[in-house]
Amino acid sequence: MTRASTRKPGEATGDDQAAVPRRLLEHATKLFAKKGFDRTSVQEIVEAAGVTKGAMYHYFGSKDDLLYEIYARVLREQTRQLESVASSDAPLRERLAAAASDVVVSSIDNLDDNTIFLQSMHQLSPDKQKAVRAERRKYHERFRGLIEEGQRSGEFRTDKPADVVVDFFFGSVHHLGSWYRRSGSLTARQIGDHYADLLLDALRPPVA
Amino acid sequence: MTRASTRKPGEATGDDQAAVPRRLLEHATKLFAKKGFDRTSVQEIVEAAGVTKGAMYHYFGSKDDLLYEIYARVLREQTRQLESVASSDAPLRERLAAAASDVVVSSIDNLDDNTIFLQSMHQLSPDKQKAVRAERRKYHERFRGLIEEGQRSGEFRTDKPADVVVDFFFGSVHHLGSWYRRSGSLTARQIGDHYADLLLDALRPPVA
DNA sequence: GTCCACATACCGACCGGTCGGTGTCCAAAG
DNA sequence: CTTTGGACACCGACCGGTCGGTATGTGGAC
Repeated sequence: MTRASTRKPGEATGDDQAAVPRRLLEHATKLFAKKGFDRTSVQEIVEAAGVTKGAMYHYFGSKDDLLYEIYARVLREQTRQLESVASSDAPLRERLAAAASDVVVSSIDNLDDNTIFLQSMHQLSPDKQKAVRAERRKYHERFRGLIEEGQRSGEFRTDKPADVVVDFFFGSVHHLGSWYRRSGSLTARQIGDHYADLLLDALRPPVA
Repeated sequence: MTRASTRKPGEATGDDQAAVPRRLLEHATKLFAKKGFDRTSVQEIVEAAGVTKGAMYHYFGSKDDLLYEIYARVLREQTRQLESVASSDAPLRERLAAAASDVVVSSIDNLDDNTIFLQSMHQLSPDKQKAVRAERRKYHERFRGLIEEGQRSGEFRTDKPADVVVDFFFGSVHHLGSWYRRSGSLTARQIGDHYADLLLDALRPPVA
């Protein structure tokens, strides 16, 4: 038996035949987002993915590892995206607007990851939590750099600390998952542009 | 023996003699905020409060009930505060600024409750979750009413839907707990005023 | 044979909730 | 004043069930 026999272990060969680690991550993400990390048992994950516990513990060291991998993937992607937008040669305001709008769109596109990030971060082991925080911090600092650039050039107000503005904005972004519904009347890009506008306009120097 | 004998059952008589339900709520709040709802066992709570499981299940129907009571208390207080500010006879911009700043200050004053709200809401039973959402919704609608009032009068921009602005702002507020530290250099009121300024300025009509 | 990629059976820890008691207080009866 | 009875506020041992993790088996590729 076993038709699709000659395949490399980490490679997809069909539809439900995708690599086991990928399937595990995928179903774990959905379940964590829906029920929360602690309320999702390893048993449920492996059943959803169509494998057994043995398979999971073959690829991942622990349930925590699964969560960590989900985080790491999202963080890498967002950081990559920000870097590419921020370092273009467009005018500052456009770069910031694009970065802001993009992070909203990608957060909506991956609402599950976003929800998990929000709710389950503190359930990671302390050292893994530290790693995530460090990565997150780098991201925020890059974003903050854009704001500070505008403050130095006089395009943005200077009476608001840049880090307060960053936390203000990303608070909004992280909370998208708690209210945005795909059935709503606004597309992800529309929300993103609204958010970017609100941020940019909040940054205009006062009493213009 | 038993010196302090004649006291009503729900009343404090001294320092560590505070009413048992109050002590339970208090320590449960701290523990839920620190370790999360699911990771805090009933045993831990009752030990911290210096009572036994029997006592807890005498006053609360379940562990869920404990969480629900914590929510309900915070919601009642915030709604009361908003109502009093919003219905004063001050100019609209002042009322909105006060409401915004106040909710930030009270969120920082009760960071634990805020953290719990953020992380553990989805762990409530569906019906209790529904009750909380309904109350929360009323709060948001009241706040949104202020923004819509300003849009009608021409004080605020009309190119941004009021509910998007509300979600934008409360995202920031709910996320205070994930970055604000009392050891930081800004007081709660300073953050509140910054946030209120950012909101009000984001609402200015464009191309002023 | 032996290595890899899983499968299966199982373990010990722990957890929310229960339930049969127990001590204290108060009010009415005697 | 004493007794009685029962409501109230707890106590804490215990239970059924679940969970993360592990140890061992197994079957195909080389």
